[in-house]
Amino acid sequence: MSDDRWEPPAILLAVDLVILTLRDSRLHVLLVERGIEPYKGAHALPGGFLQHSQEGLVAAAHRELAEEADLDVETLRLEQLGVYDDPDRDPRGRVVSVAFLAIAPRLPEPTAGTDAADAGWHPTDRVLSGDVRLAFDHRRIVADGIERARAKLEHSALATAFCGPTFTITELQDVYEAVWGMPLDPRNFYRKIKKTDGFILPAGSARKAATGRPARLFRAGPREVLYPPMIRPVDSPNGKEPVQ
Amino acid sequence: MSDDRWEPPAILLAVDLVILTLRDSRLHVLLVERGIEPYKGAHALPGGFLQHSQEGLVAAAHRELAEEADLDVETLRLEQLGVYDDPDRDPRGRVVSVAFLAIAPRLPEPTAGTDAADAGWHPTDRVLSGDVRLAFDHRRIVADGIERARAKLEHSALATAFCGPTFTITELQDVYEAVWGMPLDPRNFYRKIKKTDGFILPAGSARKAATGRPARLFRAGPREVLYPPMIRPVDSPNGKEPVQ
DNA sequence: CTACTTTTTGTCAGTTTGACAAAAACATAG
DNA sequence: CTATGTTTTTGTCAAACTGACAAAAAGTAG
Repeated sequence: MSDDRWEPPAILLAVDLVILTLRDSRLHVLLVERGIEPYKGAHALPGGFLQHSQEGLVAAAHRELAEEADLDVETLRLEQLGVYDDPDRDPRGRVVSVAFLAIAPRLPEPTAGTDAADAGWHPTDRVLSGDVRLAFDHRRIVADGIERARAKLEHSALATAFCGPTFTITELQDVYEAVWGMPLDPRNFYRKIKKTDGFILPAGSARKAATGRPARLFRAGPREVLYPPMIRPVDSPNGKEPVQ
Repeated sequence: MSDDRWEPPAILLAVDLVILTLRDSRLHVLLVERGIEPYKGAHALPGGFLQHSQEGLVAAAHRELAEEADLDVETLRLEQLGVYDDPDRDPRGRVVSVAFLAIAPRLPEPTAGTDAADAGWHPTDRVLSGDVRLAFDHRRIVADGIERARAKLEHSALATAFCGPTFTITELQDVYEAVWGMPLDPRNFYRKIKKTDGFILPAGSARKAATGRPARLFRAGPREVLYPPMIRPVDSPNGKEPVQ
């Protein structure tokens, strides 16, 4: 590391949070309405600067979430999503932001906190389509977060994190369909899930909806890494086309 | 974001680089010997602080690599590995480091640069085993980098990045075996590779080693994302054991 | 009891996998 | 030139997995 005599550059470190949840079978992301400049009035991801030099990034993320959305997220497992460091991403100066991703079961409607004029859930497709405009490079961050969630659904038991403590296989399928944005065959899905070892555990049979055969209940199994993985059907397996 | 009246915390931003390559069928990582305190004399990843507030992280990474290891890495594609922000990771103060990962074909022996007393390739297993001690939390970063490389081998054409512009299927297999740390069946590997669409393209038949049947030559195909993926055999598919 | 809905269990052909054998294409030694 | 050794490449075969689809099971509503 190079550190002779040298002035520490004035760089601000921030965190941004992509909190995803499912509401009536659609993927939603938590957004706040900015109460201050820049981008005052625009939607943005919850987040903010580190408060003091000893504050950890994860701690800052939790603090901002509590401040801005009044969400108690002790249980939320935040996963590092990436660092966003384009020098021009924030008009106030050089702001390097570390983005975190979290997945949650149906969360309550958040209430506005101190900084943010309003906080609420927004369908991700309206964000990705540009229908809902986001401040800074937050749309990119949301896109990266969704892609990460999609990929994690293939190899980890993340999907159960979208569900409550107990759930049916159909509910689990709803998660996959919402996040992947494609329909799946219930019968093949059922078979695949049940034979993926340690993914789900029986949690007593129970009834569910008003109509149809009552579904069995399950809870998350011990397996974090899925084997075999749940491979996404090939909508477009890749950017590039098959060759030769 | 919260920014009333408030003093920007004194946080130093740094980059660290995990550069992996293959030398005689073993995975190696680039390390420098630290010329200054702290950890003077110890091995460490190349890296360092941002030079000025407008310098991009990737730019800083390339600069440090040139400075410390004299490696021309214009062609190296750096991938973000993660952020390391434990408040105690650096005795000089709060240093948040962004780690980058790069994979390269057999690189030349690097020469020591200005800051580092020495730079060279070290077998990753000697680092992971603790046989080679690293400064800061760099052993952890190396471990994360290797795990990322292992995972990427499954779903991306990364393996070809370890090879030269043209290579044989056996050479490609050597990459998988070295990174995954397990032997693979040559016949099944051959079949799998050839039917993974767009992974490799023929590049003229040619001879190779002194002995045995001459191998065909291939070059990297257009496909970045592998479909179907190259799934790792289950050595231990997961931390937790199969249940029920 | 009948109609309807949703969950769960099957079926079946095609594909992929893992383990293994054999042929092909050289180099080298005698 | 022939035999031997080595490595690459092409096969084989049973087991497992996948995708598409049918049918049974278990409820509710009328």
